[in-house]
Amino acid sequence: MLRLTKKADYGLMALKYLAEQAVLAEQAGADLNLSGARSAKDIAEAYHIPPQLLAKILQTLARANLLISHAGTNGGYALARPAADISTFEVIRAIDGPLFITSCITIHGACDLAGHCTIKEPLRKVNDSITTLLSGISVADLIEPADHLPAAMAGGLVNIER
Amino acid sequence: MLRLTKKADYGLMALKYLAEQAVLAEQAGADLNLSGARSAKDIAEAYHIPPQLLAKILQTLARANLLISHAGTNGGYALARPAADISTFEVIRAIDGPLFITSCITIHGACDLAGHCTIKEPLRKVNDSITTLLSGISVADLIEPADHLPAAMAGGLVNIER
DNA sequence: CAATCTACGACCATTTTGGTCTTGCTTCCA
DNA sequence: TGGAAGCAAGACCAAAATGGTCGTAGATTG
Ligand code: SF4
Ligand code: SF4
Repeated sequence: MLRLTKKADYGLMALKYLAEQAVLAEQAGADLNLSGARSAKDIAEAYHIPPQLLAKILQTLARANLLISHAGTNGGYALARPAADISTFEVIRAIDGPLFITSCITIHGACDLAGHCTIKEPLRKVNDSITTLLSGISVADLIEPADHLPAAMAGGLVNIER
Repeated sequence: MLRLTKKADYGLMALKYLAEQAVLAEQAGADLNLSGARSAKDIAEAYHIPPQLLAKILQTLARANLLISHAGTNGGYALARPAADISTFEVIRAIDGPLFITSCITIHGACDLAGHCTIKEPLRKVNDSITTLLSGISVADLIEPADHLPAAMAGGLVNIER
C-alpha cells in the first residue's frame, strides 16, 4: 500500500542531484542560463540506476515543465525553477500520473460501486491531506532537511470534516 | 502512486458497516456480546462486492485481531473493539501488509542503492507523517466525520527535520 | 560530418492485484 | 443427529501495473 513507485523514487533522486549541481554552479559563478546541466547518463551513473530508464523519467519530467532539456554535445537537463519552488507532489504526479488513493477520486466515476459507497468522501479528505503534505515539501527540502516548514498547513492536514 | 488497494478499500467499507451495525444493536439494547455480527455474505451483498473476496479480507482482518469471527448458523463477524479504537492505519496494514512508501523502509535494506541513496531519510519522514495521519483516523471517524481530530499531531506531521 | 545528447514509442519480463474454486471445519437448531 | 449456515485456508488464475530494454530519429556543438 501507499508505495511510491521506483520511477518516482528515481525522479526525486535526479531532481535532488540537479538541485545540488545548480547550487555548485552558482557558487562557482558559472553561467546562470544552463547552470548545473547534467546529462541523463551522468546522473544514472552517480546513483547506479538503469540509464535508459532514467532518461525516460527525465523526459517526462521535462514534458511536465519541471526540467529544461538541452540536446547536443554537453547538453543535458537542468531545473526549470529554483529547487525550493518544485514540490515533491508535482514530481510524483508528473511521473506516476494523477492517480490517487481510491479509484473513484481520479478516474472520476470509474468505481462501479460509487453509488452505494459510503466511504468515498472521508477517504477523499485523507487523500487531500496527503496531497497537502507532499505539496509542502520542496526538492530543496530534500537536500537539506528544513525545520521551517509551513506550520500553516497543519490545520488543513488533520481536518477531516467538511 | 499512493494507491490504496481495492482490498483495503473493501476492508474499510466492511469495517464501517460493522461499526454501524454495532451502534444499531446497542441502541436496540441487544446482547452486547455478539452485537452487530454480520455474515460476510450480507456485507458483500450490501455493497455489491465479490463475496468470496470479501470473505478472505474479513478473514485476514480477523487474524489481525481487528474482528471477531463466529462460525455456524447466524454467525459472522463483529468488531473486536469499539470503532473509535480501530485506526485506518491498522486496517490498511493488516490487509496490504506493512509495505510503505519506499522499498528501503520496510524491506529493510532491500534496495541495492541504499548505500548511495541520499533521499532515503527525508522520505522516511514523509512516510512517518502519513502513518501518523492515518493512525489518527479511526473507523468511527469514517462513519461520522469528526472535526475534533487531534490537533496535537499536526506538529509532527509537517516536521521533516530530524 | 561526427560525436554527443535528447525524444519517442514499441516491446517485453516480472510482480502485484483482484478474483475464483475447492475442500474442510465449526456451530447451531430442528 | 444431521443438515444448513457459516467461517478457514489454500491453490489457482487472469488482468493490470511496474520496471526495464531496444531501436530509431532529431537536435546541437565543435
Ligand atoms: S469503493 Fe468507494 S471509495 Fe473505493 S473506489 Fe469505489 S467509490 Fe471510491
Ligand atoms: S532509492 Fe533510496 S529511497 Fe528509494 S528505495 Fe532505494 S534507498 Fe530507499
